[in-house]
Amino acid sequence: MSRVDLAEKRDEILQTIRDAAIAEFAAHGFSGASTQGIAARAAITKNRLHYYITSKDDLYADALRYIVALWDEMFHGIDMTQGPEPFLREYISRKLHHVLAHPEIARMFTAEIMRGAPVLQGLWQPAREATLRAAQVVEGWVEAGLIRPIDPILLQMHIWALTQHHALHSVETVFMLGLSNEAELDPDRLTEEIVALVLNGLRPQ
Amino acid sequence: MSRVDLAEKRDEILQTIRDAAIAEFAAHGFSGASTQGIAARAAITKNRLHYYITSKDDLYADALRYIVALWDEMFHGIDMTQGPEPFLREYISRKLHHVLAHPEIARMFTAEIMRGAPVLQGLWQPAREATLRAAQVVEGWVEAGLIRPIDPILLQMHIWALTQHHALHSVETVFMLGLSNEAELDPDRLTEEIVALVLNGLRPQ
Amino acid sequence: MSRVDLAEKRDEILQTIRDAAIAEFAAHGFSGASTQGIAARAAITKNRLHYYITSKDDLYADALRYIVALWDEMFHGIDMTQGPEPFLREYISRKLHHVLAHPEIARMFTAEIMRGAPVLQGLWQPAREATLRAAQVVEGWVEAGLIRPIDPILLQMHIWALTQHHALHSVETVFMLGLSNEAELDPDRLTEEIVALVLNGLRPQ
Amino acid sequence: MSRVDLAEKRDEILQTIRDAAIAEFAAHGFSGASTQGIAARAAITKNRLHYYITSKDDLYADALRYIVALWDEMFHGIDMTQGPEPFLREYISRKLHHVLAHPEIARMFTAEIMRGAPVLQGLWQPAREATLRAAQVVEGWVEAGLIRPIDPILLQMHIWALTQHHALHSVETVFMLGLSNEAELDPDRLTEEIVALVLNGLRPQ
DNA sequence: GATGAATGAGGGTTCATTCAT
DNA sequence: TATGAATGAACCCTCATTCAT
Repeated sequence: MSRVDLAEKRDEILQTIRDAAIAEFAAHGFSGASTQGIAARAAITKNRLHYYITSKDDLYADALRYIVALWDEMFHGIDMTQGPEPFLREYISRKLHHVLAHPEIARMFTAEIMRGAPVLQGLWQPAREATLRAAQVVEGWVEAGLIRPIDPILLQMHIWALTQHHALHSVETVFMLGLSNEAELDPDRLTEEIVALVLNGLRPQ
Repeated sequence: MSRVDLAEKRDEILQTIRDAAIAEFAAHGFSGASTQGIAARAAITKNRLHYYITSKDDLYADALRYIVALWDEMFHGIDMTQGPEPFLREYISRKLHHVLAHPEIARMFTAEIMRGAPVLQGLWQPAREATLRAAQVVEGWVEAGLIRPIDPILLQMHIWALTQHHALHSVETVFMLGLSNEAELDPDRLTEEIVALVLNGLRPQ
Repeated sequence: MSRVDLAEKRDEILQTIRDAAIAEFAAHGFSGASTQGIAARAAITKNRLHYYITSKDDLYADALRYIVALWDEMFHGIDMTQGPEPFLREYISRKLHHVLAHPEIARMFTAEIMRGAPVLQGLWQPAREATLRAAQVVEGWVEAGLIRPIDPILLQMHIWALTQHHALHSVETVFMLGLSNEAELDPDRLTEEIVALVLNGLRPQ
Repeated sequence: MSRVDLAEKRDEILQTIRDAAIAEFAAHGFSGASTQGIAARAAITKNRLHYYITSKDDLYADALRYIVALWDEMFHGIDMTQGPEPFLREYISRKLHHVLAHPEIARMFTAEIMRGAPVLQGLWQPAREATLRAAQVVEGWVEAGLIRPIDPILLQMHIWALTQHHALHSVETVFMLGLSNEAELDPDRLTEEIVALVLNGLRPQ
């Protein structure tokens, strides 16, 4: 095999491992996840897994970094200059589509926060800055009378909560709606419901 | 010690153990939690812990049953006959106060759902029935023109999402708001924000 | 079993484990020693061993502390006021008898020093002070004309070398002398040889 | 590259590997040494190391053979016909200079003996014969009245002990003398001390 | 000649649990 | 009621080595 092919194959297996790791960490948390379980999800032996990773800790941190970068990229380039409606519609739609397609990603993220975010703490300063920048735009909307006065940071948290929820609790939603499995959760329908709730919730009185 | 005192003392220690277990399961999930860790949180030895419990699995299931009962009780007796506003205000307030006072309870619950709810599945049929009953009331409000048309089950999920979030992601909220610790999260203020968002979000157009 | 008996039994097994550990560490060094090997020497299972110790590192450090204390005690109370001859005779005799009876102790000690004494370094300040005190006595002998001028610290190192050697290299000595096993190494005869060499070596000219 | 150059390069790397191996075996013993560690000391990859060696066992045995040959060569050609003084001076000086320049060699040798000399046992018959030949010369000196009666084999052991010690325990000597590092151990000064001790120790009375 | 991939064995340690008293 | 002892399984990881290019 040529050097390029080898590198490609290596990247491929590393990707497989990361996906498997995210799924395992999402289901069992950091300490509950086993490298055995990750290997099984990646369909390789535990020995082979340990050939490719340096440690469980590193694999975990790498996966978290990957998730943070992914979400950074997911929201990249949404236009906030056209006012609240198109922005919120686009933002919520993107988040919901992503979260329903890859619920494990959201779950691992929340599991890390639930245990106190020991690893994430070193990674989310940029997220805070983005949140503060978005808050300023929201405050502009308030001043322009486009939406009613509101805490611009809590608003973001709440949108996050509404969308994240459908990844974390999808089995519950499926059960309550009487569906047969998660695949039946329609991201477009959920987007409509949440956009309507939030947009109406922000209407100036 | 009299027989009664002994029974009291036993109940006391069992309560301590359950609290410790919930905290440990919340932080590390089922497989990540260790009986050692639970014993440490309860300030007893591992040997003593195993004297009082039958197994880790049972302790886990007991704790979940306790949580389900707790939430059932928490929402007991809220008056739905006075229309949406007083109901939502009371419901959201109760949930938020409870969740900020005992975030571990919410976290353990979500952790169980995130791993597929293997234990909870056998316990939440009553919750579904309550949800369906509440949905009928909500539909009555819609028909009476008190609120705009909306999916009454998703509405409940979303209220749940908004409140639950502040238990799951409190360290994130604290970080984003620039607070110094979770104790500074004010349940009344959060109640106001969420009630306002939901009530406005439901206003008939 | 009464509490006292239990404590006794515990001390007994801890002693057995320490002896086994010293033998294993002596033969294979710290990293080469295996808890499996230690357990085998102590005639217990690896699981049982790990019930009694906290870690390999701690067991190693404990064993070293034990050795240091043992040697401190071994030389306790030798009279240096009667001049060089009785002192050297007593000192060398004690060291040789001990070292031939427990060569593993000397070997573990030397193995630790050979790898740079990472653990011992924190323990031998008292030994240095004792060495300096002894050096002053030796200098008194020189001034009194009892022995020829000599470096009093190197003298102690060399006596240490001569005696320690018979623990470290006993299999070589046995081979060179054509003996059949270590038991045939006679501590009294070795004492005579070494005392004669050193005493003559110190004679004033 | 020509065939000769290739062979040279191969010898070079084999030498590097052997040096690295001796250092690793000296510090950690046979079982404690890792091929990873040896590769690191030789500044090559573990894969490359295993390309050049057949096994850890063989590498170990080769290194020991090399050491035995080295010491054989080290003492080659010392004149024993001029009586004890020039011989002892030369012998001790050579040994000390070598041992302080390459303490790892002495350490690996002693570590092998300390674990029972399983490999060395097959290699040191020649050393025994040399020892016996030297013993005869010493006995000649005794008969000629040049030195006092003494066990000629133990004498050799003791000289060995005195010199070997400064390789094995150099960190201890450095500590006791209050030096800052091993480089400050002066082989000429140590030679003087030891030669004086031994020569005086052998003086006829 | 050299290097990435892979693997079975074993390393130290923690796990939930049972036993004995 | 309570606690020390003990154990088999599993934990993460490193080991020396072999295979395939």
